[in-house]
Amino acid sequence: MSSETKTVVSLKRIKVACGDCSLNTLCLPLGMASDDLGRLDAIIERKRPLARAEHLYHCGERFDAIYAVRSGSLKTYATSEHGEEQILGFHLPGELVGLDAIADGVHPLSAQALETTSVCEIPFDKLESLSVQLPSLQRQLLRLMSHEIQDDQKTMTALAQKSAEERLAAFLISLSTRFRQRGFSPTRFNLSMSRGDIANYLGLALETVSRVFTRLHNDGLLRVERKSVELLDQDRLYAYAGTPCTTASQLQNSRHSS
Amino acid sequence: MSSETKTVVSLKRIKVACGDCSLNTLCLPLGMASDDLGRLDAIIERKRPLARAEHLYHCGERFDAIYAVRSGSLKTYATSEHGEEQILGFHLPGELVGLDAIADGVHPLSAQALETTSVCEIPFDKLESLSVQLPSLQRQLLRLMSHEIQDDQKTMTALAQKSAEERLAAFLISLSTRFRQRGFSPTRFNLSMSRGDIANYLGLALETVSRVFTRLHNDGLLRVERKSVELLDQDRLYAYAGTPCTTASQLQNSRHSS
DNA sequence: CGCATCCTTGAAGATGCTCAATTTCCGTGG
DNA sequence: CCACGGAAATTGAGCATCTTCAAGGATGCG
Repeated sequence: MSSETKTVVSLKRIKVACGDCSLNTLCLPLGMASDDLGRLDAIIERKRPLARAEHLYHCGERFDAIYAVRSGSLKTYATSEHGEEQILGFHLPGELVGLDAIADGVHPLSAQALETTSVCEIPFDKLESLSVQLPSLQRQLLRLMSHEIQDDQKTMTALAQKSAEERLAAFLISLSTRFRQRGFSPTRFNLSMSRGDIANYLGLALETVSRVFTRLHNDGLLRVERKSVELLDQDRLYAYAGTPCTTASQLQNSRHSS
Repeated sequence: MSSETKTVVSLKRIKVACGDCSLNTLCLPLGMASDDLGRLDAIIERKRPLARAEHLYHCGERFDAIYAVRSGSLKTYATSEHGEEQILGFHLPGELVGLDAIADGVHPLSAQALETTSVCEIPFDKLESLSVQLPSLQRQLLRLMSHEIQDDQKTMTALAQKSAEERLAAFLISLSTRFRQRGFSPTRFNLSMSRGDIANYLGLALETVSRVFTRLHNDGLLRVERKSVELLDQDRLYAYAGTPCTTASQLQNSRHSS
């Protein structure tokens, strides 16, 4: 039962079992016993990679699966009646997309690859029946959905009360944190999305994002050159962002005006 | 087995069984068989009503239950390190609050009553074990969480790309729609939140909200006097809002620039 | 009846947007 | 390999929307 053999087979089929996937501490498998993992594995389909700009699904299409990003990255966006797009999320390896479609059985957003990207397809009907059998799977699914709600709440807060500088700083911190969790450098990374995408997501004009990048660069907070970013002063960047985004840390000191 | 008797008993105990609750087509019970409903009922605790400004929970507190609003209304808000609050949602009867706390077991937000408000408390550990036994309950829980993600996405879109007029119009339409679903008038209702709350939620200054109300009033779109609102021209209000908020309707015509 | 809170209205000022020109980059084809 | 063309990014100047500051009016509760 050499894991060597397994790996070879996996690569051949463009398949990596959840148990062997480096993302299984972030993704759906978190907290599952290894025998249960096999049952999850069995319902997951690994699809051929998407090319840059290719769509995973379009809004309006019927929902029948959620997807976990395996490598690369995606953006999800809504399209208004006038054809303007609104980007609502960027998705890195280990993150799920499509959870917003469970409610109506129809995708409210489109999902598009920002670079060559591979995903795991998880048919929702099977996931649903499996998770009544595997409480740990149900729990992790609920956790991940709850986490997405939290993320959206942070984005809403940024949009509602932060300045352009603060929004961009918070965005970079969010990326940095997520890269760290995935074993990548939290200080040096590449932006897979364009300035326009960042601007759209942050509710700013493209030119503003460009200017703020330059300003942060000149202030010595980061080195940015085209897609490549290096964060030079995390502490000061956090200060810029207004609120530290390290999740639960600031939630402890709860003070309220009743 | 008169339902009369049941009702009397219920009122006496300040208890209305889910099966008798007018909100059961919106709330967690949706889609459940009546024998299953009893099991859900059994784990739910009806608490004494909250007075205006009273908190249901504070951010930072341990999470052990989600809540369904039975009557009245709540706001949920985050508190930044500097003590500024950011309102992230207003919650009407039939809506769940606390779903964002599942991920970490700690409430990331505080929940406060906007008026006299009663809620059903649903202990999460019991809900979790029950929903592995009742697939229809699991399904509805997932649906409601998915729906919350969708709502947040709409709010993010409004914050990112709408003007002050459009945001307020969209906000009123959202309230109108939700009141209709609950059997209240969609055209005449009372705002349980202050101008300041609305402004905070919409990412605007209090004064801006006040001015926009006056402008919409003068344009003949609505009649507003203090807390009381009457929508006079829904169609034109929709036009103001930029995007119709009638959920899935505009999602059909999916056009995309690949 | 009076105080406190909430709301309204006005004027000045700032942040970020639009329009426009230029530069840089990258892929394509010669 | 280099040249070319288009897309993406940068930079500047003027302008609009919304915010801030300030004062005044309405409402409701003691």
